[in-house]
Amino acid sequence: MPRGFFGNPAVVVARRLVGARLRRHGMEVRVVETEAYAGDLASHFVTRPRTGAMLGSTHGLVYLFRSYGLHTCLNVTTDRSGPGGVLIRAVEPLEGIEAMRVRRGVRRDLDLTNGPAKLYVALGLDWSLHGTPWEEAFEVDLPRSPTAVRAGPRIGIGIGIGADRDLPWRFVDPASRWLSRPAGRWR
DNA sequence: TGGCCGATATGCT
DNA sequence: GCATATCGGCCAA
Repeated sequence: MPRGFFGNPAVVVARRLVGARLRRHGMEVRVVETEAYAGDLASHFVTRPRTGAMLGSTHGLVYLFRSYGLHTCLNVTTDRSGPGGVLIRAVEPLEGIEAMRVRRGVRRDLDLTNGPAKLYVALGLDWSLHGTPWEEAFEVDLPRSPTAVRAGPRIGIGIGIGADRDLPWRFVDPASRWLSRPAGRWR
């Protein structure tokens, strides 16, 4: 991975991470879905100013957040010149699948990692990673050649935030079966 | 100090 | 498709 990669704007990092391989503790996964958050009205930098402050002041660190009291989602902070973060929404399991099956306890391998809180469990992550350098937590291989990526609106962000809701900042590999939701008819 | 609200997952209809 | 579990962060008072 190029040095300083996570210093790029969130949208750039999010798009390039689709197709990337992540390795950790004998497991390997392929990233198939990401979302970018910057200084927009859906970003925790705005909606959770205290805990989201990391998004403004750091890049290349693991940023975790808990939602609905139950679920934890995995992000990396980005952008050396402004607020930014990338949510890893879905990955495809490649290696270490048996360990993921044990942690998740689901019937179908398709359900192991097809959502942000699911992959957090499948990969055996924990809150000690919060705020630590991403490259200490994961070994990253970016795709050598550009992957076919499509972009559409982000998932699950609330109404009432205006046009920022429609920003096409969700990036997917439309061919993957592990998406958290199907790709729309986007470019 | 209380109430509201999530960048969700799951199981049931 | 829909209900709901469950709790920390945030802000109003």
